[in-house]
Amino acid sequence: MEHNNAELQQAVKIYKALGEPTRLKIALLLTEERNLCCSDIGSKLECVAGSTLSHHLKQLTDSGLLKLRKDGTYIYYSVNREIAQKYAPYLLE
Amino acid sequence: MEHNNAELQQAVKIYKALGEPTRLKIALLLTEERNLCCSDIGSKLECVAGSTLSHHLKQLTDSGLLKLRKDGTYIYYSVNREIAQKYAPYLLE
DNA sequence: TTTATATTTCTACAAACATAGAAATAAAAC
DNA sequence: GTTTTATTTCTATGTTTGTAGAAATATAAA
Repeated sequence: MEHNNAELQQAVKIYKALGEPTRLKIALLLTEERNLCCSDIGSKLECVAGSTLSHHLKQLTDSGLLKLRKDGTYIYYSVNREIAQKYAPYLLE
Repeated sequence: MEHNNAELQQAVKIYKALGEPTRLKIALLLTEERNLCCSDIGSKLECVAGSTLSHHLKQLTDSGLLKLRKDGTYIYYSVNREIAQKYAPYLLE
């Protein structure tokens, strides 16, 4: 009922991020298994170039759906479960 | 965990449908108010051509997120609340 | 049967997007 | 310091998408 414009824009970002097969797979992967880095994900989802993966991870992160933790050269990604619960609990099933 | 391929494809369709501002507004509108027809929606969301609206409603319907009921020349749309609950409870808030 | 209304399909086009190779950046290992 | 590994940014390209006008379809009203 009280969906203000800012919230609506975030919702669009989140759903746009999830509305693409590769990104949805990434989100599901990161729901099952926390703290995967870019190259971990790359080896689980075969046939995706690193640059493409980076691009997708950026979109997912910018939407607020993913959290990240840097450790040296690595960046570990996890799903923000509060956001997932609110917008896409399907991920958590 | 047990997200088979068919379910994953439906999820992509639903999220793709919601990941666009006009369509998300339509979905929110139809969650608040049931049984609106194409032209009702058109008058609430100004500046959208009928053909564009039809295009968006088709995508939302094809994803399974909207139900429709035909009555003469009119087609009344509503949100499928089970689907919304599962994939995007944000709509129902 | 003609006219009006509701919706869809056809057509076209500019904008956005997914993709990946190459170059750049950054940090660790040697 | 050099090399290796992880990730991002740049660049380019083919594809998909949102948009709306015009024509088509379908039903209701006059």
